[in-house]
Amino acid sequence: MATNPYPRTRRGAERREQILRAAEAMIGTQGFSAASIADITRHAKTALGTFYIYFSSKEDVFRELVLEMGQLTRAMVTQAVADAPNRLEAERAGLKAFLRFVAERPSLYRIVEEARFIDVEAYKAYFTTFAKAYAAQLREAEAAGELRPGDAEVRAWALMGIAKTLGERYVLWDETADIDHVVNEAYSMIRDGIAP
Amino acid sequence: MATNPYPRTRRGAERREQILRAAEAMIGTQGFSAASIADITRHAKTALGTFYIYFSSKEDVFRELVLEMGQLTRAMVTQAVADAPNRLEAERAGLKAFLRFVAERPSLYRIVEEARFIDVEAYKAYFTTFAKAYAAQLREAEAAGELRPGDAEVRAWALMGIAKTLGERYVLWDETADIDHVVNEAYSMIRDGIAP
DNA sequence: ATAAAACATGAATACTGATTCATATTTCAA
DNA sequence: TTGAAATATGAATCAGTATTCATGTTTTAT
Repeated sequence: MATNPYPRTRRGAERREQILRAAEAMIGTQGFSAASIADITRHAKTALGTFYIYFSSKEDVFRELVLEMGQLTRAMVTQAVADAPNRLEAERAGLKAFLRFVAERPSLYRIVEEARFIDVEAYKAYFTTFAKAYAAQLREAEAAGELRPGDAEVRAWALMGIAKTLGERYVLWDETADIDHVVNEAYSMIRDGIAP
Repeated sequence: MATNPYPRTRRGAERREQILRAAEAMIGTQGFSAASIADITRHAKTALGTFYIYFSSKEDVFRELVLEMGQLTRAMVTQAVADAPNRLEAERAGLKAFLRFVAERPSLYRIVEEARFIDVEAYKAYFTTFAKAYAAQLREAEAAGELRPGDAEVRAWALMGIAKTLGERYVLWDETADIDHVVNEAYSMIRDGIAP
């Protein structure tokens, strides 16, 4: 159930990584149940049994992928937002970066969403961790007078909901969508609302 | 693969409905793969084989549940929004009604979300159908001067994203959340944005 | 160089659960 | 009332695949 000890040799580390990437590709495209361990090891060019040297179960790799996605997403957004001049611009930059990320790693994105049905704890942790940091940022910005007062937590979840759904609709489903346009429209709504 | 012909007798119609409700309960709580046909028929108090008189596969009941959820959601929101004095109030009423609905039928809600991994077409149809109607409403309201001009389609998806995510966070995950507060905060953001 | 520790292999195991089917029972139109 | 059509039953079939394991091979520390 728990992750196996980390490999001691260079070869081991490489194999583990190969298998992890193969799992990302297979589970990310076919889904958790459709992707078999055999698929994964075939794609990783290793023997079936090798899988169990590095992971103790299918759920185990899956969990690791969700964790990985969490780190990647947070690092990426933090970076993308780093030099925004203010919170509103940070919102625009963050949304844009997120949509780009979904375009680059659609498999990882799908895996996080499927986590809801495979490993709820990992799923909740992913979003809750993100939401906490997000809400804290919003609170700071509000204190600095950069935002209209409001419940930072509710806002954080609402904003994550926008990003998730736009990512699914305009990135995963639609190869040809004009991402900049989508970002601008969403940003305008986030900034000023829809009231006339 | 296709749905079996509709039952010809009263008894048949009742059995079918029993099985459908049992499938909702089992799949909605345990998830698609964890819920077995045996679970479903046990819960419906019928024999295992009876399932296949009314449905041709597990995917088949699942698809029907997604369709059903689509009809229910649309009917419910339409009704809830019917006598709002203007579009902005309709937004508030729609969001509130949706969250209530999630609280009442958490299983159906979970099923729709899982459809993404079981029957993508049904999943896309659910949201696309909803989004089309939603965007049309927004366009009308904009034409009537009730909304600031903007891309109605992007707005519709963004607003659905807010509803989905708040439903998950504050209804499914949190028994004690103050729904009215959440609705008010989200509504305020939707109406006026977060800019100071 | 060499033995212990790591790692690699894939056939065999073990189990789950969807779907089928031959055999009753119930319903309903004529 | 009656027999053809519908419906009900659950044991048996059948397929898929996660996980284990006994047997090699490679790496590393000394």
